[in-house]
Order: sequence, then C-alpha cells, then structure tokens
Amino acid sequence: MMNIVERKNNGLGDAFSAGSRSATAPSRRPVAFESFGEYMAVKEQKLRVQQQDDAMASVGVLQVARGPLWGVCVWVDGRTDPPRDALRTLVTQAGGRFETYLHRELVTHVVGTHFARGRAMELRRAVQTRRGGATRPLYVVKPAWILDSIRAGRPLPEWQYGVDEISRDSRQTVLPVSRPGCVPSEEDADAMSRLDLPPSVPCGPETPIESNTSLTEEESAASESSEHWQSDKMECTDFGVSTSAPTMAYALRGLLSSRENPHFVRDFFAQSRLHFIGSFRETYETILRRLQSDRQPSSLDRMPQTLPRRDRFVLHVDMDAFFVSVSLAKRPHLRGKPVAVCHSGTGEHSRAEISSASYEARARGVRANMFFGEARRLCPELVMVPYDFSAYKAACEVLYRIFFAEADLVEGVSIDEAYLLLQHCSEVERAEEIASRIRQRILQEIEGCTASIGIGRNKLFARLATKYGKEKLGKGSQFVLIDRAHPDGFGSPMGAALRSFLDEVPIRAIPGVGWSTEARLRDAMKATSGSSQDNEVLLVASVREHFNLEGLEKLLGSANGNRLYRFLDGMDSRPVQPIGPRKSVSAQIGWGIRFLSTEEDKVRSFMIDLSLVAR
DNA sequence: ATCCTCCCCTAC
DNA sequence: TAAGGTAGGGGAGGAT
Ligand SMILES: [Mg+2]
Ligand SMILES: [Mg+2]
Repeated sequence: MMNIVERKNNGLGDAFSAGSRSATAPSRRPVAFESFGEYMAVKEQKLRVQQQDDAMASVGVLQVARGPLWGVCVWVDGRTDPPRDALRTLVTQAGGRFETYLHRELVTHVVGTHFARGRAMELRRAVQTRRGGATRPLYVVKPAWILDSIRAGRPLPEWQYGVDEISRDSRQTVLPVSRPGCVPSEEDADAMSRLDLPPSVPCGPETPIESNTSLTEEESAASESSEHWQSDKMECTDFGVSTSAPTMAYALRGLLSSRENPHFVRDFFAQSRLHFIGSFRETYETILRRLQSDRQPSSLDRMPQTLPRRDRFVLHVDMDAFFVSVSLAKRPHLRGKPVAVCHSGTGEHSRAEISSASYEARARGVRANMFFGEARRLCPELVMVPYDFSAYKAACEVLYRIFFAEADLVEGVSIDEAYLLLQHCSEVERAEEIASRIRQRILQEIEGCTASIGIGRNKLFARLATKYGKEKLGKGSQFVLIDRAHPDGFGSPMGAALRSFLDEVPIRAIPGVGWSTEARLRDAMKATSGSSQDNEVLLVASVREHFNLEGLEKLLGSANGNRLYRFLDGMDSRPVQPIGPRKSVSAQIGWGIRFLSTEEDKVRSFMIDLSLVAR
C-alpha cells in the first residue's frame, strides 16, 4: 500500500509524510467489507497453494516436502537483507510456508531486523503469551536464521538469531522527499539536500501550504534513517516496493497496473467509490465556502449546542439508496426495477463490488458490498448502473442547502447524511412538520431522491429512529423516538417505552460498536457467564444486563466503555456540532500497486502524484 | 502527570 | 476484468 499523510502540528507548520506499508491481516478488520474478509481468505489460500506449486515446480516435490523448513511458517516484517522476495523463494523451496499477513494462529517465525516500537511491543507480548501457553511458540528471528537453517539442512536453534533491536527504541523511518508546491521545513530541506532526489516541480503560487514532505517506509524499515539512504543508493532503489504488491499472485496489466499506466493515480481515484465517500470532508469544505459566499442567512457559523433540552429536537437525515437514486434520475425507465451501482457488472462471476442497491434489489437479497456476480445469481434481472460522482456531488450541495435553510444547526456526517438541531421547538408535532418539509423539498429539488428522517431528543435516538424507519417502513420514512409519556422529558431514567425499544436493538446498531467491539463483548460475556448463544444477535438488553460501568470501561477503555454504558441507558451527551476544517489530509492506494524493484523512478513519480491528491 | 508514537477501531 | 479511501477518537505504554 502507498500512502501520504499531512497533519497539523503544534502550530509549527504541517508534518507531511508518505510511504508504503505492508499490510497486517485485513481479516481482523473487515468492518466496512463484511464480504471482503472471505474474499481475502480465498485469495490468500490460493496464494499459499500457488507458492507451494511454484516451489515444487522449480526444485521438485520431494525436495520441498523434505525441506528443512517443513512446518515452519514465516512472516517478514519491513526491509530485510536478503529482501522479502528472495526470502519467500528460499522459504517455500525449503518446504516452509510464507504468509502475506501476520496471522497469529499460523505464523511460527517472524523475520526482520528492525521493528518499530509499536510492533516490537506487540511481538514481545505475542512471544510471552505463546511461550507459556499450549500453542506453538512464536519466534522472532533475523533473516540469517533462514539462510543458516537451509544451509544446515534443519531448523537451527532460534535463540542465536534473536533480534536485539526488538527491545530498543526504533521509530518508523521517515524519508524526506519534496512535495511539489510546498516549502519544506529547514530540517527536512537539510535532509533532502543529502538525498539524490529530483527538484520540486514548481506549482502555482496559490496554496502556499507550509509543509514538509517525506516518505516513510512504514513497518520498521532501517532505523539508520537518512544516513542509511544517503550511503546506500541501492536501498533507496527499492523504496516503497517491499509491500504487499509482489505477493499478489497475478500480474495486473495495462491500465490496471501502477507500473504500466503512467496515469494510474489519477485513473484510480476517478473510479474509486471509497475515495469519493472518503473525500466528504473536502467536498463539504468546498460546499461551505460556496454557501458562505452566497450570504444566505442560515445556520452557518453557529455554535455547538449541548443536549438535551426540552425545547430541542435532533433530526437525523439519511438519503435512501443515494447513489442508485441519483443515477436513476437520468434513467427513469429503470425506476422500480432491481438496480445496483457498481463497475462493469458483466457476467455471473463479476467481482465488481456493489456500492448501492435499489430497494427492489434489496428485496431480492442484494446488498451493498456484495460482488455483482453473486448478486446476479440472487436476482438475474439485476441491472448495473455506473457511478456518477459529479452528480452525487451536485445532489449533495442541494441537500446541504436545504439543511442549512431549514435547521438551526447542521452537523454533516457524510455525502448523504446529517444531524440537524431544531431549537426553540417544544412540540414534537412541530419537529415532525419540519422533517416532513425537508423530505418534501428533497423530493422536489433532488431528482429521483427520497430521504428518511429520524427524530429524537439526542443523536442516539435520532440515528436509531432513521435506521428503524428504513428497515420497517422503507424509503421516505419518518420515525419518532421520544418518550411520549413525558413529551418534554429526556435523560434518565429513560421512559419505559424507549427502554423497551432500546432493549431489542442489536448492539451492533449502537454508534461506536463495530465488528471488533461486538466480538469483545461476546467473548467477555461467554467467559464470565458461559452464556453461549453464539449465532444469536446480541441485543442491548443482554449487554446492559451483563455489564456494569466498570466492566465496560475495563473491556473497552474508559472513554469508550463509559460512552457505551450511557448509550445503553439512552443517554447521549454528544452535541450537534458543526464540523470544522480537517486536522489532517491524506491519500492512499492499496489496489493494483505493482512495481519492480528496479523501477525507482516510477515509484517516485507515483508518490508525487499521490501527494498531490491529498488536499 | 503529561506527551508522544504507533497502533486499532469506527463511520460513511 | 476493476478501481480494498479518508478522517477522527482513543488506548497502551514508553519517553519526558
Ligand atoms: Mg444513505
Ligand atoms: Mg449514509
């Protein structure tokens, strides 16, 4: 993966860094890609088989099966000598396995020479726990262990090859490099002058951001830093290349490959839905600037308001199947049909990921993040509609114009979603009227689009109301979650109606509870009470029943635990808050990265292109 | 104590 | 064929 980050410092100018990193197991963090973990697992398995096949093809089946590293499973961290590619060949031909990701259950030997502090601590912990436990031990060794073991024809004792640096301070290496149009800090200018890098490409006088640019080789590269780079030009040559890229089994060609398409960065971002979604803050800043210059009297520039109060309501507005709806405005003949937005949906085996599915498609089981081919098997009439990012952006601007005109305070969440605060609004009927008007305006002013709105006394209930409304009532829904027995009531204790609603909410629907938190809650509950309803949906009620405040704080950390604890009781003190300017900007690509270790110039120009995207 | 770094997690 | 990004909050634990 290649990445660039620029963040605000303590007023001393901006730090800017870029680099490449090898991946840690993405299966641990499927978060947004429920189906993606499975996809990766299949891909990794194919890769293991292929690596073994390759090894057997080149040195023979017997040689591999009787190899000295049979039963050994290696994972390489950071830059090594010999490089990762060479180690892979050596290991697989000696009967060992070579993992792309640090799967803790599989890997027996971590190979490296220098480790970043964080990684070092992590490994130290892993070594400790595995030493005492019933599982196989985990070794952290230098690359020489592999070479010597192969030479000796058997795995040598690991202790002679321990990595001393694992316990010493070793920060991630930062390689200073110039970002076009930016003034490097003195320190970095000095560092750069010692490097053999091309001069900055001059760039317009506008946006004279004070920033320094640097390339990091993450995952603990050589800790000698710039001296190392200065003295060893060959090292510099394979900068940014020791990534997950060469481990991918297949070669991408033509425009899909970073090494064959000189406009790869531009082309990739022009097509990436995640880039588009992720660029919301940038889009939003642009929209805000435009609205401000229009001088519309509106809720711009208001201060955040503490919640709750009896005369305040929170609306949560979320567009229904946003991408599909916008795309269908130009294709009215497809309305009412099962439609999905994705790239090139041809064939039953398409691996294009669906970004948005129409409600008709959802009724047939089609979901976002599904491969198009899979969806096609569920619903053969499914129609593919291409992305139209600029149309989404235009719709977004209209949407926010409506928000700012109708609400007292706006907190943008995403391209199609926001929290609105209604102040001086005592009756829920009034809040419902405003919500209806907003939905009506969206219907009229954004062609083909409907929105769902949730109404509550705080963000938590507003959000849950939208979710529930969409699920039970479908698109264009409006749903209220307040305590009707105490119409101006809020806080604790929560009314009985709200409480029993909350009881039945899946814990995963609570803000901040994702894939990992749910698993931790599950595990903790299983460990103490042995209650093992494994495939049951975990509900708020059972989590509330099982944990006290201390328990949650211990499990999730003090801030997260405390917040969840309050959410379980319907309490949410997060204010509706206008979002300010970003504290950092970044750009990264983890798709289609292929470089040869001889292509330093290509890598360099790739990184420069990438740095220009982060703005 | 507080800061800093390197993560992990979450949301869209 | 197919486009696995972006930003923020927060925790662990060593450095100061
Ligand atoms: Mg939506
Ligand atoms: Mg949304």
